Amino acid sequence: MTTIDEVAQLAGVSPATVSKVLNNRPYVSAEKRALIERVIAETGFVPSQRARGLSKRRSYIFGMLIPYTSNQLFADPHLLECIRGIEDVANTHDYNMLLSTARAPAEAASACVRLLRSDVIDGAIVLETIDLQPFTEVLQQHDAPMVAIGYAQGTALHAIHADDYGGALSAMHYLLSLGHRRIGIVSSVLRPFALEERLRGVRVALEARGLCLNEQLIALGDFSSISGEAAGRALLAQPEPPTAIFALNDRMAIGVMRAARELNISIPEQLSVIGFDDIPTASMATPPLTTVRQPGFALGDTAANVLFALLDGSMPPPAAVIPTELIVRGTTAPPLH
Amino acid sequence: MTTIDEVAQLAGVSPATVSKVLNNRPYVSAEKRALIERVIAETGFVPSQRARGLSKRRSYIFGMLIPYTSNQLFADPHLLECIRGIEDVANTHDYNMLLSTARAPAEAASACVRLLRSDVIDGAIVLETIDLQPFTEVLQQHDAPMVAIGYAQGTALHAIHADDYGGALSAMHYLLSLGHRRIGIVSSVLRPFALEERLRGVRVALEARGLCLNEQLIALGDFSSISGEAAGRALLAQPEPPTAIFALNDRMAIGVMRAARELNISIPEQLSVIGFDDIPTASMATPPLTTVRQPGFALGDTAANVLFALLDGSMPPPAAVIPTELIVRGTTAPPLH
DNA sequence: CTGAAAGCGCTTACAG
DNA sequence: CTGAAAGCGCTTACAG
Repeated sequence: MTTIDEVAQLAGVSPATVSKVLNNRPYVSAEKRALIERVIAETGFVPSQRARGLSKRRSYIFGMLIPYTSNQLFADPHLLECIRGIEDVANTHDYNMLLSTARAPAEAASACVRLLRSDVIDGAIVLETIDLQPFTEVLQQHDAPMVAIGYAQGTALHAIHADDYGGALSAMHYLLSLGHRRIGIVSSVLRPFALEERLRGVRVALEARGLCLNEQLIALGDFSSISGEAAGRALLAQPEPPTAIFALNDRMAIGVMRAARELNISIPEQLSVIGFDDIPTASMATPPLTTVRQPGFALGDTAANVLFALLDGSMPPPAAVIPTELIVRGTTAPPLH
Repeated sequence: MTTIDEVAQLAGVSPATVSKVLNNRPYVSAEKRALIERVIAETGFVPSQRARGLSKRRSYIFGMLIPYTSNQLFADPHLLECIRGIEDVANTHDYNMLLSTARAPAEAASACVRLLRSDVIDGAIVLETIDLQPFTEVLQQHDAPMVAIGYAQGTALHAIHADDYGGALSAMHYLLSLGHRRIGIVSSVLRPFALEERLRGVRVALEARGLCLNEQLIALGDFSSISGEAAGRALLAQPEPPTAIFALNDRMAIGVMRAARELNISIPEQLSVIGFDDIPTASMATPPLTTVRQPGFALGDTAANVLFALLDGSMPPPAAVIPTELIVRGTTAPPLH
């Protein structure tokens, strides 16, 4: 491996001068700069990050922390988009991503502390799959730049999340404007904060019409399509079944569609269905699923930008909300009368 | 942040001695060792990896390279298991995992070169989503430890893969032993080498019975369940439909099951179905899917062990094959006569 | 504009 | 068993 000293020797200059062109700083004569650049190109020299990091007190690596208590969440195609968004920004900043997938939140937090203390990472993005409370201590001990993708309630983490509330609100507004009044909701037993927000959107939309959320019309799943199918069957088996079902994620919505098909209930004529997320499968379903799009890429992109702002010492806004969007496709129509 | 010098000062010894206990090496008196250990515990000192790496010429980080040309593959729950297997071993060796997800294989390879040259990683595990050819050059330039999860045909990479051939063979043996003779195959347009191997298993099993692979009974999908559904419909709509269908991955097998249900063909009475992978959804389907289990965790675990063997300078076996296993569940039965 | 020197925080022979 | 010294490969003031 070529070192900066070798490059300096070949170019007949001091390593300090080479360092200047490496970090493109001024005060280097045009000729020397050109010469050095040629030598660098010829030798294919790339500065050693660990040596560089030792003097700059940076590792140029950040951690991506994913406490994967639930495989379900990791299986979400949404996450991939999010990671892509993060990576894109990271590349721009010449940063690399360390992946750490601890089991429990406490483990994740202590792993994070180790990574920070041992200078392996300069900061971290934490995916809120569950409780982020343990990370509060991490932040107190180290004032390391950290941002959460999620709500990060009760922590001092910078939080980035999608507009779950607004998305649910517009989905319900749409169903109500189509004329639906008996709207079934497929919620979940596990209630991450994002889900609470979606439920809040549901309630507010109903209240705006003087309606309230009928407990009878709520069925519980676990985010999987199988559980959505069971929930759909339960809702549709009622004496007075809903004319529309809003499933709080796409996989469950797809399960609802399967339940309807088995019961020979046609969509959207006899039943409207709306999901949440806009996973790739949503647009490929028959009929294509009307859903609330959650922009995974934008989430990752924004989170990464906040992280790098913190790393640069600038102070980003404390919380960012990424807009969601209702995508009307083929599973929604006015109710039969 | 505490440094080794501070610890040394507090313990009244030289940094060299602290270094010895840090790397638990001999020639330190019991009392000094105890004293130093106490100081370390009190201060919560953790040695800086970048400083350590600078003298040891190691980063204690390896790359996990995922050229994600196809989202489909990344969406595979299988991959998560694999990563878990890798991480488990990495933790044991005090190594961390850098995640790099380039778009094209050539990009992935050049990203890998940069990471290697800049001392960011000591080696890498490459996921074979597509062509690994570009990595051959990487290996030639740097003799860095690299292992591929896949077949890595025509490269010098150490390759780890599941026994796709054997798995397909046993699935077909099983169907044939049940008495099936018209067996439909759901293959794919895209044909990674793993799929070729599964097809080879299919052919060999048939030939052993004096049968051959009837082109009429092959339908093509793209690994998704939607495509499996279409493929299933196509196969079952034939004048003389198959009595069993072997889908070359689970998601397509689940699609086949949906197609059968819509056509009112009961499983396993009128149609047997076998998948490949054993993703979580497989056992939750109704009826639960008979499939060939591909042990993701073992794949990751083995790949990581090979990588660390290479890093330690020992020479691991050039290729490892992870056994697959036929899991008989509820979708297979003898054909009606 | 240029370079000598010190320093980042460890480890590794080498004397003692 | 113990520690002084040099070195890993960069960067950063500081003189010139």
